[in-house]
Amino acid sequence: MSSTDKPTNFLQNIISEDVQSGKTKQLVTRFPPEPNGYLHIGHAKSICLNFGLAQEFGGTCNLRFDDTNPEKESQEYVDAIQKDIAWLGFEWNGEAKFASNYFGQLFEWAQHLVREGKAYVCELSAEESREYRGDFTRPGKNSPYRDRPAEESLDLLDKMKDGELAEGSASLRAKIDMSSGNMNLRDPVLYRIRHVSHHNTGDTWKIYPTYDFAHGQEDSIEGVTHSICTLEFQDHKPLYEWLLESMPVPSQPRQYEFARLNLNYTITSKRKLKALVDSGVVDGWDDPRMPTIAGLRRRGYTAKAIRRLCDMAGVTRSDSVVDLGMLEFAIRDELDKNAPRSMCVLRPLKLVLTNYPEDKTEVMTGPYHPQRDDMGFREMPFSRELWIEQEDFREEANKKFKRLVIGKRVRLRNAYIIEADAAVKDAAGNITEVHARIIENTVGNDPEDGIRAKGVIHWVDAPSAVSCAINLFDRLFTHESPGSGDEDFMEQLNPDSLVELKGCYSEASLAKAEIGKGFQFERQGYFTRDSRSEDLVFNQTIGLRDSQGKFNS
RNA sequence: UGGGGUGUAGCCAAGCGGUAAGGCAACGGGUUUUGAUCCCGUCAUGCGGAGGUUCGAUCCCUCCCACCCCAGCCA
Repeated sequence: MSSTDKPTNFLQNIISEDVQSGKTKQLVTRFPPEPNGYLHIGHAKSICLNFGLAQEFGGTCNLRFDDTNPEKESQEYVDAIQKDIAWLGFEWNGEAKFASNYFGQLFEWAQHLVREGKAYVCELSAEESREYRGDFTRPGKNSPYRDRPAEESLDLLDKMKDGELAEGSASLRAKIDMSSGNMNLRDPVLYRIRHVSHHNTGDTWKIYPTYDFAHGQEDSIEGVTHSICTLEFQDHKPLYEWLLESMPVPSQPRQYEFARLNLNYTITSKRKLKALVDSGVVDGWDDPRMPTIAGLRRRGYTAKAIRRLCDMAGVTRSDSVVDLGMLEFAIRDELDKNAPRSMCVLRPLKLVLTNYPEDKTEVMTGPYHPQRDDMGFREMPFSRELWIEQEDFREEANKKFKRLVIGKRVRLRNAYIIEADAAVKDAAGNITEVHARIIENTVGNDPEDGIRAKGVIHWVDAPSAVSCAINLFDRLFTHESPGSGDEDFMEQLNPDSLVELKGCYSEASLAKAEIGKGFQFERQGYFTRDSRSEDLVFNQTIGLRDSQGKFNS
């Protein structure tokens, strides 16, 4: 390996060895979301990992919905998840798969387990079985139903399936070891009764398999070779293997665990994200402040940048919290290279060029990208009245303020250098207008008198400006680790996470901005057109890096 | 407390007995009609701690410490 090669992660190493030794003929992975919410940035890591590994080793990756709990699942989520994965740039093998399509096979295997004396129907209530389970310090006690005849369990299992037994009145449990230090091995529940209709199977089932009973068997049915999940399932691995070894399954997948992606100032818990949506704190699962794939997309993040973040963060087994700055770097880096430039004034202040004829209009040209001629040039009308940014003008300022000041010069981006003369104020003393003069012959040239401008500001021609609205975003939470400790994440919301600006003015060229494209508004940041608004509304993806403390000067 | 796992810079993360990669952030400097980009430079005598083995230890051994996960008929 040369020093410039990217080091491989532990999963790549494991798979590589399995392939070389012939243990793995063809790699098969899977991404197994439960359709109980939208996908978020944390899922993106798992998606990149599973699909990425399949690509790298010439294998395949299945999309399989782990839909074993009908109460929380819905078709809306199934659809959204597929859209997001495709948008991220990945293609699953064949049709999307569903755990629910394997319910028949799973049930037969459950019967097999009972016949083998490895599972039984338990009629303890939920509360009773909690008591029987014991805790970390005390071993559990065997259920009084543990040694009932297999025939009896089989009969009860049928009744459970046929809806003859009430919810909670019975469950199918594996017969393993009630004294195990691993709580998952204390006769885990395999099937529970739920008289609820399922988004895929409707009312045909009255019982549903638990995650533990379903997952490994689904992997086996699909021929998954490497079943990659997050760290919290480490304790389930012995059970995963016990089940696979106890039933006549077609293949033996292996489970491997990695550390999930955590981002500071961000929540990656579907339960909590759903609470934000349900409470109306955000606009929906795709609110641009949400760390969901849909939210990031609406915010203007690209699939490539998200993949880049996952790549930068790496894959390990140690818990970690990635700095949000890394995600911001990923999107800025991509947009800087690819986003066409334009000008937009967020908080307008009228600028009147007193020495510029009222009836005159020139056409200025500016590059779409300062380093990429291939992107071409755009034209901007220029006339006597322009809009500039309120914060770009001060009546007086120190030398660090590199913008417009009375008596000083500044360059209008892609146009003239101007010199300010006066501020017009209303009765309350607010500045309503600035008067300035252009310095002749300074478009594309330095002034002939040698007095150069100290800075550059953006502008928009007033008569041809297009009115628009802009949404500025900040992190949703004020706390680095929302909801940690005894805190309630709902009380750590950032009140300024959304600033809605109306009456902004953009270059005319932006009127037909395409949804899904990223633009740089020079000196402001990157923006994208909102996908849900009829009017011209831009969402701020991310601001420009600001090394000089722009607002302190 | 029983079981499982993890500790390398502010944040990620390589390293697999031969003398601490890389990225993000930060900080200097240069270029610049975006306070952007770009370019150059700085940033762990140190690898959770203490012992031990060895010519040599982030890596091997022992003990200790810290943090994370598990007591759903959630996944």
